[in-house]
Amino acid sequence: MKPSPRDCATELLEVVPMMMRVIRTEVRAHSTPELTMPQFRALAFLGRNEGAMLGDVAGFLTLTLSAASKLVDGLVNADLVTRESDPSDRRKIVLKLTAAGQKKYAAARLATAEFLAGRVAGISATDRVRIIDAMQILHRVFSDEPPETNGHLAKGARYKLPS
Amino acid sequence: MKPSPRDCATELLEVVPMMMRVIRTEVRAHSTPELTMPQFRALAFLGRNEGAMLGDVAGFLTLTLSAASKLVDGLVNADLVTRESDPSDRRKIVLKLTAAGQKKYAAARLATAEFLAGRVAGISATDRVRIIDAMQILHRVFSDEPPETNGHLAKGARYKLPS
DNA sequence: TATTGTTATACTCTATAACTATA
DNA sequence: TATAGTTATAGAGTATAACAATA
Repeated sequence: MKPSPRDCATELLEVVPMMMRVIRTEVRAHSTPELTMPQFRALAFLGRNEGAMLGDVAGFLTLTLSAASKLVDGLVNADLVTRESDPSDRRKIVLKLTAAGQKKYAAARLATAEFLAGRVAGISATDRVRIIDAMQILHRVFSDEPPETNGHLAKGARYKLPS
Repeated sequence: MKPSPRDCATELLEVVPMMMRVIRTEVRAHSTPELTMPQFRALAFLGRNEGAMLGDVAGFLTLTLSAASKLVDGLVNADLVTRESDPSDRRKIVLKLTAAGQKKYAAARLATAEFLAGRVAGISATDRVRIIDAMQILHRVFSDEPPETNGHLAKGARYKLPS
């Protein structure tokens, strides 16, 4: 039988938060001191977009500039990120991962991915295909139009989104 | 080609947090005063499991008892939930939605589901089937064994999980 | 004046540790 | 002693409003 958009929405509303809990717990468990999800995602973004400005991070994470500023404060204090003002426009902030930031992100990501892989290792390859297909559909459906880049990325470039 | 468990994990790690941001934003946008996701999920749980005890909520949300206690504090203060001690074992706390709690949850849920439905209304019915199938697989993969009920639910019952 | 960030303030989220009350 | 919750404390997440600096 044909599922309505509402059926689909209902499933998402129930399952996504549950998965998120598991992922968050794992990310925290596999990093010391613990990375929160916003921190983890900010590091991922900066790893893909070296030299992004603060507003880029805020856009990616759907945060206010204020919230993003505080988030970056914490990352800078933990020596995971550097924050410098752009000489060509001193209102702008240039953000980069430190070596420690790259290492910490990679380690947390690897450990968490391995945990998740363990969870899906028990299902059939067919089911894994189903999950991957659905994630790719959802990725398109949920990602807003990528906002214009106005940071230090290559001119005209957009954010580098995974895969 | 055959996707590895790791491929699957990588997709999940990227897409789930992004979806979660969207869902959270919508839940907040469609409730006044705003419901946070933990509050929203606690109300959903109590709607399905009237008379659950605090530990049940903590288990469902993967929170410590302490965190759950504070969460419920807020819901009680907002008159969304009642909290009473169980006469048969006064260590235990019996939680129930108030009429306002039911109403507020239902309204936020409806509005959010409609938003999500709008997002998936643009894709094909086939793709919606793919999403629903994947969510059901993921629901099984990610839900831990349902913990024993020790609250006020029917004897021997387990938590009522959606669908 | 418009843009980019920061600071002040005020919540909630979440954990650990120490505690109370009950069984 | 073991179980169910609460309180104290602390750092992070997040928003709005007010501000500073730069263009």
